[in-house]
Parts: sequence; structure tokens; C-alpha cells
Amino acid sequence: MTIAIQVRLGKGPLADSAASALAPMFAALADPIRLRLFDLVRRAGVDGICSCDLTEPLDRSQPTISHHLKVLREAGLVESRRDGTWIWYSIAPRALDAVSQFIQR
Amino acid sequence: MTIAIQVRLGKGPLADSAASALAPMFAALADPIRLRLFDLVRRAGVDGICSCDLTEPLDRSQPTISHHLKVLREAGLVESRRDGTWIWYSIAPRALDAVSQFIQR
DNA sequence: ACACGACATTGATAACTATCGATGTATCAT
DNA sequence: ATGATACATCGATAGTTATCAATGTCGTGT
Repeated sequence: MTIAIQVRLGKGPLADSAASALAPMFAALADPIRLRLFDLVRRAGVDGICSCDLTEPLDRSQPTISHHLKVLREAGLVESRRDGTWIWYSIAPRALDAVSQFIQR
Repeated sequence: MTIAIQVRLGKGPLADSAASALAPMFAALADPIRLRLFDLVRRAGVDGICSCDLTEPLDRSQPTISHHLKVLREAGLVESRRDGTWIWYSIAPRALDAVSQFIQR
């Protein structure tokens, strides 16, 4: 199951619908652990990074990291693919497009 | 009382301190009402916009809008200045610099 | 079939947040 | 001083979230 998030930012005042679509992306990055998770995944590039390598450096329990990865995934910021018993995370294409578009005017 | 927020983003992995400084800014934008508030203030330009013109279009009570403006202000995203009984809000200089810096690589 | 490793889900809890009505505070006009 | 207006703060409440221990699920190797 993949999640597609589409946000169209018009020229007029930010519509309620656009704001409601945008807010969850900011919310996904509104936590220090998730910011660092996102950063680690982004640094890993196209190959991605194994979930097993994300738990230890952030000093949180495995379920907690799993929870945060789920939040990032459901916000459309990261993707996961299975490889045997491992799961590899990578940055979703166009992940921050909507956010970036809002930030720059 | 003004609030200064400084975030230095190094080249290495995102440090816990940087993430903790960055997260509140994302949190401030992680709400539809605040996104639209920020958008309205930004559209007002250097003159700013009166708080009284922010309550009605967002369909929330006056205390609620006041609360959200406080969140934006404490995150360093907007500034307020008094003019008689009115209070004018404007975008803080370098408001989104840290956020923008994180977004782009 | 069985045991193990990697990850997800559940359940519980403490902390936080969005919202509003009521009330407080500050400024202006009279 | 008085009243009116603009905004902030308080108190309460319902909803959300970050966290972990315990448990479940899925894939691998034996």
C-alpha cells in the first residue's frame, strides 16, 4: 500500500484544503527524532538505509523508531522496500516538493 | 520581549541539538489554521496585518486565533508591534531560514 | 517443523494541544 | 472616571502523541 499526496498551491490565499494537506507534512517533521531519521535516510541516498541501522543511533526503542518511520511514511516523505528480513528506507521522490513550494513564497 | 532563534546546520548528521531547535518551527506550521495565518501575514508584506483582520476569515474564536499567533511568534516566525489598540503582525526577518536550509539538502 | 532475527502492532500512560467561554488588561474617546 | 474596543490569559475539556514493554508477524536458515 503506497500513499500519494498531492497538494496544489494556487496564487490566492492558502485554501483550507491545501492547508489541511500541508499540515501533516510539517507535523511529520515536527519531532526531533523524526527530523534526524529523515536526515539519516536522506544521507543514505538512493540505496536507502536499513531500519536496523536507525534504531541504535537515535537512542530510542525499536517500537518507537518503527512508529516514527510509519509517521514519515504515511506523510509521504519516505518509502520502504523489503529485502529479506530487512526493510530499507529511502526518501520518497518529490517528498518535500509541497513543503518547499510553500516555504518559498 | 522578543525571541531569538538560532540554528546552525553543520555538514554532518543532524545533531540532537539542531533537531530540537528545528522541530518547534515545523510544529508551528503543523496546523492548518497556523499555516493559513502565516500565509495571510506573509501576504500582508512589510506593513503587516492587524490581528483584528485575522480572526474572521479563519472561522475560529478570538482566543483561539490569539493562541495560534502566540505559537507562531514564539517559534520566531512572526513579529508583532502595537499601534494603539491594534496589534500588527508581520513576518519575522529570516523567519524560515533554518527550515529552508534543512529542506534544501 | 522449528528456532531466530527484523520489524510491526497492541495496550497503557504521561504529556501535550486545539478549542472555547469567561475574564483580565490595555488603549482610546468622551 | 466611564465605556468601548482590541487583544491576552485562564480554566476546562476532548483529542492527539511520544514512549516503552509485551506480543505478534514475516522471512531465513536448519
